[in-house]
Amino acid sequence: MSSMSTTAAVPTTRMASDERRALVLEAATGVFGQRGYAGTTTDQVATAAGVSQPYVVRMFGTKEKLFLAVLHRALDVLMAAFRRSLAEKSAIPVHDRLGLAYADLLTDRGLLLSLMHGFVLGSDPEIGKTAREGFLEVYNFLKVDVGMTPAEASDFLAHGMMLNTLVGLRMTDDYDTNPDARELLETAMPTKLGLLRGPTNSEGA
Amino acid sequence: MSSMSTTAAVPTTRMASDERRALVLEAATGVFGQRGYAGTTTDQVATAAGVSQPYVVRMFGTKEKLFLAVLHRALDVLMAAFRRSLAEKSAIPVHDRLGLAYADLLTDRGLLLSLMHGFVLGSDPEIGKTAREGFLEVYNFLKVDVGMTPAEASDFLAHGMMLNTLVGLRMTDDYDTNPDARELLETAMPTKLGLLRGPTNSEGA
DNA sequence: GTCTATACCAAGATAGAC
DNA sequence: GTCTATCTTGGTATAGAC
Repeated sequence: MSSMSTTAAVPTTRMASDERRALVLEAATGVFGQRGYAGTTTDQVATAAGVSQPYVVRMFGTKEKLFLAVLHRALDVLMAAFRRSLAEKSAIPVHDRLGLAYADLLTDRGLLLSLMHGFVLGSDPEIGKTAREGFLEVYNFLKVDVGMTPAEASDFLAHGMMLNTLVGLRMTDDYDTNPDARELLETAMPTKLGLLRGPTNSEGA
Repeated sequence: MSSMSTTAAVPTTRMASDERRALVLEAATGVFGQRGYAGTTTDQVATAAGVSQPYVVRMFGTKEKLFLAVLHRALDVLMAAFRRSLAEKSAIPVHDRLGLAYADLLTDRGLLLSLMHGFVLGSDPEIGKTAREGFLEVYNFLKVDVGMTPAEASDFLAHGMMLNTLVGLRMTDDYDTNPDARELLETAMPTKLGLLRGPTNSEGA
């Protein structure tokens, strides 16, 4: 992604700041998504990223700053995906295109779940602020850029929260064994199921 | 609530097991709802309940068992409220009645938020199991007892997850200062807003 | 039934070498 | 840029008295 150095992808342990940073951020997204903010250890993140624990702290200052960075990145990825799919020329209605863009993001469980963990920590001064701003950013995008009415935007978001919850619940794990789970999944995420069954990103433990 | 002893509400420090248990459970619901499972300390629960930290551990065995008890209780309260409002004879359509019942529950932020924290921890063996079962119990109630179609039930749940998220985000705090927050709240929870503004239960810190 | 005291471990953060 | 070693705090759980 960055190309500040002339030597690319050298099999050395040493690499540019922003490469490592991106790497750690991705790893952190996975772990935070699975275990939540407080439930995650900087050491778990370090292990997932293949670096030492003090190093991840060193890079981001504190665990909280790391989580905030994860939230910001998740929002960026989400918004980028939405803007991209909005710009596409297609016969498919915008609303559905956005839904499909969201579906792709579900592949990386950690991304949406980290956000979800942030959303539910509104009482925390820093995290809450970031979470609220991010949520409203999406809401405004839906209204202003996409052109949805408040009611349409709200419904779209509601649907998104439902999907996040089903992923957070790992309801997909019960797909084959529980007919109710199966029915619920198939009515709530008809087009998206294929992407979610079987191992995805940010697995482990 | 229980009346096993003849002396009622005596200003003593000693009380029946199940009374204290209920008290601690309520306190725990508030704290867990605000800070999440891992983010909550047994000592915070103890303080909120006005007892000693070792005592809350003693009562429930472990912090995890305490959280599971909180989840079960929250589900019980939720289902009881739903069943009650379903049984009511009224001109208002069932769907709306259930929505209003849910609105009442929002008054106790901790209740729905504890559930939400549980929903998003599906990867945890114990918590995940309880959360999935609870979620499906509600889904089934909506279908079997209320008579909703899968799609209707799914939409109802989606709306619920949206409300939970808005509460978790503490979006109500921005109601007066942020027009977007205000608009979103008013379209997502038109009839329910009155209940949420200003201090509610499970406040503090 | 409830408390005080405390053991014990885990986790975030810092120091400093390479 | 990255590691090892370590300090320090805080949090769950236990022991045992009242």
